[in-house]
Amino acid sequence: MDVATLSALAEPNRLQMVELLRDGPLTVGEIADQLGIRQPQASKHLKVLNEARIVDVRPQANQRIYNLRPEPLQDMQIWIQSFRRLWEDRFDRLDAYLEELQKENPTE
Amino acid sequence: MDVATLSALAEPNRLQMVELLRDGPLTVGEIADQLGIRQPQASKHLKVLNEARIVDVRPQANQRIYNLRPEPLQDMQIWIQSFRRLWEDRFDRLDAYLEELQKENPTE
DNA sequence: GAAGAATATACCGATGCGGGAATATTGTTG
DNA sequence: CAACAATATTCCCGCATCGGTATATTCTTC
Repeated sequence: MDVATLSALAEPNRLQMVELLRDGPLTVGEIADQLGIRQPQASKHLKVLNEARIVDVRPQANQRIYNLRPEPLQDMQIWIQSFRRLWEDRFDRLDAYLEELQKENPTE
Repeated sequence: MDVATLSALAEPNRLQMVELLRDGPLTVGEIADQLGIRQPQASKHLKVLNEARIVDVRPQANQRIYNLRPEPLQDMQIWIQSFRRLWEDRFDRLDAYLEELQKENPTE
């Protein structure tokens, strides 16, 4: 899992931006409006998201249209899935069994 | 989605700790060893993870055993799933259709 | 209760991040 | 090319965070 993705998302405005963009591409101005922040901060946060490859930009006339890229979030999903057994009951018996093995034959 | 979870994970040592704990509970000393960091930093990072409710602790004799809690990661999984359509092809036609509608009847 | 092991906490210094304000850049239109 | 709109960049400041080191706390054992 890439720390860059997590730290890009670990900021309230940027997280909200990503959630806004979930419903489709938006302009810098639109994003700033919706979040109630000033344009320069919007640009700065979008720059961070862009450098983390979470969004991409395409110029259109005077404006820049930001859009979500799938890869980083998809990577997150894959990473998260490696923890599935934490919240899935059906492995309980297997867990107990493996822990039992562990005790009998410790790795170190 | 909770920013606290993301910012707790957005630090390399803490991310590694969580990955270590995926395979079972560990002691502070064990964690510090595996990551090659000093004990005080390990304790500090574990405190952050604990405050984000990503781990819990149980004392056992002289030591403290840290363990993963499912909820925050599970919440992340749920959040991530709201972006599924980003990387699932089967909505391509629907996407194109919606974008077409957008052009004909712009929101603003 | 003294000594030692495991862990937590406090303090310090360096660095980075976020917001504010001003300004630069780029594109459009008359 | 002048004026304007949309966006990016720069500079400054206050604050949080991280690592290092020292010290405190807690538990165990003799």
